[in-house]
Amino acid sequence: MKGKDQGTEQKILEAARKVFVRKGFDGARMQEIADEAGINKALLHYYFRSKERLFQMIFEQAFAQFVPALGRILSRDVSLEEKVSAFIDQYIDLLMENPYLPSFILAEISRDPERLSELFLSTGLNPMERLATMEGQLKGTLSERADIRHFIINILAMCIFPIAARPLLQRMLFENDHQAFNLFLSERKEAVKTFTLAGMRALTIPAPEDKA
Amino acid sequence: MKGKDQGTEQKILEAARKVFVRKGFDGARMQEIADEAGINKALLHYYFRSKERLFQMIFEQAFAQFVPALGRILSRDVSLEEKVSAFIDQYIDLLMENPYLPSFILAEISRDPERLSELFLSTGLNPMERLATMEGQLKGTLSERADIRHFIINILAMCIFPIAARPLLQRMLFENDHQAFNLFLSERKEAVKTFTLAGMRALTIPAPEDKA
DNA sequence: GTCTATATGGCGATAGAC
DNA sequence: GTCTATCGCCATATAGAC
Repeated sequence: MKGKDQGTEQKILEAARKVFVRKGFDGARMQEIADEAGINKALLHYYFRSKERLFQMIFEQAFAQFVPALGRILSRDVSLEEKVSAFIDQYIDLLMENPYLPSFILAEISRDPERLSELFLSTGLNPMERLATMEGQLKGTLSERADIRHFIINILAMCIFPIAARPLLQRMLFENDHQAFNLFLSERKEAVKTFTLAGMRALTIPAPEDKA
Repeated sequence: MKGKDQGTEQKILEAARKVFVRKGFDGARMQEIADEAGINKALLHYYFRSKERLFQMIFEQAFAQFVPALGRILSRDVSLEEKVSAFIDQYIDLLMENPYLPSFILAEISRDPERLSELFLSTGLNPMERLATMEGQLKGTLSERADIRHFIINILAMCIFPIAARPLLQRMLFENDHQAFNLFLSERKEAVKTFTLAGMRALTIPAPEDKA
């Protein structure tokens, strides 16, 4: 079903994804993408008119993978602690399978934030709606001080940062032992959950009288 | 004392830093650096032989700013909670003044991890030593589950990530209001401290009998 | 040390045969 | 749809006058 007989267009997209995510827009070469796809450079321009347009496809796809995975997990109908727990497990797994994704997204949005405008307009994506679900659960649960946005960013940060900074952390803290770092990341799911839930509970205000 | 009469070399380094940190190695143009420094392109090659060598200077300097600030704060002789507190305050301030630093470092180390090897060799930098200080204070304070490395990475993550992902977060959570996000980052110092210390205390194992 | 002018190569993109 | 050949540009780097 897969393998050699995927259309040329698909082969190009896969190759482009590999190269762009690894090297960034400026570092990527059309020739390298062509080689990776096993086709000729001119075909790239036949299917996608320019490097810029090909990149846009890849970026949108990568972005969709990086961001709204969040929403899907958060809108499931379970308790808040379960949501947090599930999100951490799944998101760290996702990122371990796509180790270059975080630094790619972060670099590209820093260097050309305008891409985001186009993306938000074209997809009509509105993350605030998704957060509303969660917000409902949080109100009256966390104290005033624990702004929901801080809480969300804390979790995202603890999941994403170790992958984005992997080359540095692996070298500084693990004597560049690749396997040891993988083990560490697996442990990390539990560590982040424990840490987060502890912080959460400490900041919890027992719902005032609850029902009264 | 400063202003126009800093040597040409220094002017170049400043200009190069601005451009490289903003655009990355691949995106930077020698012409742009020359313009920024108010000199001619050929002079760049006179002072630094190649783009690669000029970049190395900038990268080392940026890296030194990004990383070992950690060590300086951590080795001060105060309680652990004070260290954590001081670190968060100062590090978030540092990053707010250098907003492009995180995504620059993260992108460059991902795309060419070999740079790190050279850096570690040339500076003889050994971050593990610095951590030893902290480790002493942590042993017997946090439970087994709270591996020190997880703890450190959590704090780094919560400080660095919101700056690195700023364009995204500002748009998604703050309707792209620059000022509102700055305010949020200031609040964030307290939020991260509260969250971290709460998590820390929750994981604290009361030193067994303390003195006995 | 600083400039202008130029060499040299590589890149994105297109023309045109099959 | 896919290829080969090539155009036109721009980037790094160097030569050489002042």
